[in-house]
Amino acid sequence: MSGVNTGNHAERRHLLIDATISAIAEFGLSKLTLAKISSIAGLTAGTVNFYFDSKEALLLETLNFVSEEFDKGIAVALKAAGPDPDKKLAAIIDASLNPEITEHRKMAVWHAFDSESRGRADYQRIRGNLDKQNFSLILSLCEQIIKDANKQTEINARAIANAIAGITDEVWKEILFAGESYDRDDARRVCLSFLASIFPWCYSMPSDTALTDSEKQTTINITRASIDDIERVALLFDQYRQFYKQESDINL
Amino acid sequence: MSGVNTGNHAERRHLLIDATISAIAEFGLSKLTLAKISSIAGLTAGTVNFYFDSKEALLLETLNFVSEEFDKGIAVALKAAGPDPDKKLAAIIDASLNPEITEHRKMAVWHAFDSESRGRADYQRIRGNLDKQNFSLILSLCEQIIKDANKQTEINARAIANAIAGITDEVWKEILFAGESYDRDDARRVCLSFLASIFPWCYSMPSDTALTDSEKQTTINITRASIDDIERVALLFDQYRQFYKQESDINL
DNA sequence: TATAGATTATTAAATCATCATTCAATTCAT
DNA sequence: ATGAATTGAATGATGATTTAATAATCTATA
Repeated sequence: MSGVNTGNHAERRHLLIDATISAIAEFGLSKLTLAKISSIAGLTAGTVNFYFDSKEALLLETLNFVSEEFDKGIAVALKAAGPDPDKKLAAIIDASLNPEITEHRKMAVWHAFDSESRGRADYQRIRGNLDKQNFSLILSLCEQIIKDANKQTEINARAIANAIAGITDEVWKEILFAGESYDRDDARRVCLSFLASIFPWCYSMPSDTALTDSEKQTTINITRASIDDIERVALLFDQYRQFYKQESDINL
Repeated sequence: MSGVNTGNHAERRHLLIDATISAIAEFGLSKLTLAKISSIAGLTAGTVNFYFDSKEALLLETLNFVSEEFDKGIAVALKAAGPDPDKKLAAIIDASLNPEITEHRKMAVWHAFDSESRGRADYQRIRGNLDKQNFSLILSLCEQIIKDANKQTEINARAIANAIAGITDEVWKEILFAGESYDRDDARRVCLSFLASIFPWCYSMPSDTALTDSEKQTTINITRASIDDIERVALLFDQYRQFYKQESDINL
């Protein structure tokens, strides 16, 4: 059916970008060909050059699309989370596990360009910024949570932010390897357990019924000398948060 | 100087493997050619096929070399650390930042194959095992540390192990992006701060004098619209923080 | 309203470039 | 002189891009 005017230009371009995502996930950047991409899209190789200047241009637009989609996903999640930094942090974790934003196909694209980005200013501009933004965001949330709640115990916000960024990266890598079969609920529980371990005054452990055997086995009780202080502060803080909430309803 | 009998077979092979590592770091897997590799090694393309059956075989041996080197590095560090689980964990962190084991060139190789390993049983066999081994090792150390402490607050070993594996992955990714200029001492301090935050009965915070500017400098400029919310909230919160400070001076 | 262009979309084949691989010739060390 | 090491020039395959041909759809106008 050659020459069929199936849809508009933009739709066709998106079809090809999506096919590129699939092709990268399936074959990797180094084995990627226009023939493979176009065949996934149900087209022929020549057509790709009708919609994109070159293979390189298509790749760049694909990376850009995946990046922006992720960016928007986080922004939406943040907005929905409301003003509390702890809620925002939890929202970021949730977004990191949202199957639409972090489809394994897209994680594959992510990683593929990461590994090529050394010496590629164009790739770096797109990906590097996103990473930095994401980290700064997590860092600033951690700082708020720590500064606001805890005066007595040393907690290094940057170290924790690194760990949180790391744990989400880890999750993405697992998605990359495990593919569709990845157990996102389980991963979510692990992430929330982590937050509960670090910021017990903000988060509680996921419910027991959801805990796996290995989790039960390894979740045991400890007391830090400083934890009591934290709890006292947290209690105090709840009052401020109540107050703050009323204020914010007025102010925001 | 053609035909010079410069060294033995094995040495020449290693020269080429090392050149391959450099070439992958510089150009990425998808732009990798035998011409580039051999030119880095000071040889010509044809020679590569004298030492290796094919380009694929060279790549596989390169991945294998980098993997095994890492594996050995960890093993040596563990042996040197002695029996204590907390010392072992610190040793793993140190090894993860050892510039010989985690040269940026090698991190580039790592990531390059990771992103191609979907659908490549051969790559997966080499890399996948290593990741799993490393994670189980960290997990079992965390479990021991937590059990030994025998205290009162819930800490989920799996979550913490994930965070530690994540933080090292994060560090490696930063090495990948930052290249040689990466500040490993700084990263080490962040990692140890993390351990001190989680397991304060085992680790202490790195000394204040060692804190860098970047650690003291907390917030970085971010440009997304959604960040504005956070900033506004932060401002509002500063007022409560003032109030809180007075209160806490009385109460604590 | 029918229809002759004009425009857009698509293809298959042709072209051109880039490599991996092979090979015959050459050089060096023993 | 023999064999190991190396080269540079074929060889051949692969794959991006171009092109000419064709078909579908749209537009203008008789």
